[in-house]
Amino acid sequence: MEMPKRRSKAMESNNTEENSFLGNTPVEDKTKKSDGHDEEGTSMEMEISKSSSSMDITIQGGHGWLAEPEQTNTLMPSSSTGKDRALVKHTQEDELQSAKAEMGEVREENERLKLLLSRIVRNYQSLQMNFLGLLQKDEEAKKSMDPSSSARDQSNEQDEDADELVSLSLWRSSSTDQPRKDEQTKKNSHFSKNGKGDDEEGLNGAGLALELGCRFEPAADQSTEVVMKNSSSHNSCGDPKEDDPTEIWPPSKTLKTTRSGDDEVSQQTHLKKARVSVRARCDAPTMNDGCQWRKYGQKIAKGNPCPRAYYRCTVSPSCPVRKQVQRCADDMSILITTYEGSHNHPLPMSATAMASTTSAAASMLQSHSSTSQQGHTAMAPISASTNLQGLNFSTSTLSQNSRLPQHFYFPNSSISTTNSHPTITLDLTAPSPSHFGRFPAAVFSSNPRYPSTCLNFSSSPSSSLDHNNHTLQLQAPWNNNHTAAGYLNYGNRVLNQVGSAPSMGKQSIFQEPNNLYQSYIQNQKPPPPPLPPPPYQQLMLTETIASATKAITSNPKFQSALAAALTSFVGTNNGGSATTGVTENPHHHRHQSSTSTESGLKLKWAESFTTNPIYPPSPNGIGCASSYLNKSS
DNA sequence: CGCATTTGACCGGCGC
DNA sequence: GCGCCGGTCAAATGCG
Repeated sequence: MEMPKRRSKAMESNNTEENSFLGNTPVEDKTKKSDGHDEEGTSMEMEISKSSSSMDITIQGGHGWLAEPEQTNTLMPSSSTGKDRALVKHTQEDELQSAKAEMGEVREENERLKLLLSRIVRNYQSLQMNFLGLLQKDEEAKKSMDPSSSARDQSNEQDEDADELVSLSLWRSSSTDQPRKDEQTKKNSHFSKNGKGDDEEGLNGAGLALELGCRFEPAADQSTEVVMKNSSSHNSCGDPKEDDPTEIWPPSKTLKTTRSGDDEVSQQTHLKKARVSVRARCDAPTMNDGCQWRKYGQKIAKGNPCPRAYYRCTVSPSCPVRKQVQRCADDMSILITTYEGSHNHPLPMSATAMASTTSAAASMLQSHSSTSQQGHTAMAPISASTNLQGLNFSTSTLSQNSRLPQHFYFPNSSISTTNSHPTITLDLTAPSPSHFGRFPAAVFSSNPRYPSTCLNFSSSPSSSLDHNNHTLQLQAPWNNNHTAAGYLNYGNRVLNQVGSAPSMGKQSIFQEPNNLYQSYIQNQKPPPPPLPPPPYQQLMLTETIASATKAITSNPKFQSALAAALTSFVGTNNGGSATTGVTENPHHHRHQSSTSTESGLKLKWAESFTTNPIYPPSPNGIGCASSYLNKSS
């Protein structure tokens, strides 16, 4: 009885937050208006609002001009003199003239827009055709494939696969124990310094490196113009409507307690149970993945003295995503976060990295399960349609183990199917041996029949596009320390956001897995001071984008992998603050957030989305280092 | 007072 | 059928 109430409230807040996050409300409004005035009444939902906004305004002005004379006319009868009448008439004519002139301009503008629109539509259609063609092609190939030759083909596929790899990998930088010890001391000093210790603390421990790496060697015969089905910018924040087939959540329990009108949920039943477990060193109660979570339960799981906490995503009341957080029994510095489901709502920038990672991993699992048991190869492709949080990794095939133009590999990962929950575990506790273009043999200890995979968000010290080996390397603009082999280091306290920290400094923050962990953490030293973002980062960012754009345009296959990473690096969505955040130092972030708060809006979520000033001012000063996933980081 | 967390109760799945 | 276990619910609690 109480939950619905909370949910509705959460919804309100959420809506507010979404709007705030997207920061495009005004534009949308204008778009609507312009649609109404559009002579052609185009039905295409293309994003031309920015261009049309000016037109909109002009048109409205025109209406105003046209309307006034009429009013004047109605008053005319009251005028008695012919002079006045002539004067008014003259004035009216002038106004009409100017109105007509404006109308003409508007028409021209409209024509241009129509042209642009038609061009976009054409491009879209051609791309769609290519995509469908590829799908068909693969299907035919699959059908024609002789069972007896399947083995051979499989090996061939492997070779082919090797030709073209888009790898995404997420791992923790090598800054492990030593830094962690430093960080504790650091935190303490920090807290004593500003009494808040909000944004700095958490990231330290994580020191995660989130990188995007693409390697790709197009086959000669490849006509593959793999097109992202919906790679438009707005996708970066995951349009709910575009919830992809990788939606996996609906737990059995959810079905049981089906809430009104959850048709979508029921549709997703067949995809349930896929889980992505992330192991990472984190001092905080939970990993800050950029999303907003609400704790709804806690249990002592068998075989682990540390309680397992259950969280649900509260960004959207209907979001099916759950996560379980538990400390590793063997090493309490390791936080095991298990994600289930895909978000059905736009995500804050900071959450896209993890969401993309888990989504990709989940997709891989699903693809694997659906495609089955033939994954004997060391590397099997992930589902061709991997939605990285609104970014469709649409490739030429769906549910095929073969001939996928894109393959994803998860380093230090393992897959298990225990508990009827296919689970992929990403172990971020150890530095990944992989580097760009080199894909380590992934670890699949639990189940050899599953192929190794590797999700590799790698980033090199500098943005570059190697045309020889087609390796795209991106650098985080703010990553000037070149540590961790130059990988994008999300772990540096550059941004600490409250995000998922559910405890928010409340109650027993360490009551969960952390109470036991507390003693452990006390021995940790503080991490080295954060390196402020370089002043030239904006430029770097631009260059990075340029490189990425070049890569994307030169070969669409980069799109999917890049989209996720870029989304993480840059504020590609409308999150203005997030975007700004990339170029700002942590202090600016704090300022921004506080500013938004001052605006009178009660945006708790917003605060967490934009980076958080309020990172759990946990009494112990222990924040989550996991903000490494905070993209705005 | 509103909201998030806590925590015991409850439920369903699963194995024996 | 029973008990264990994982997972969820929802009233109680506590914080700001």
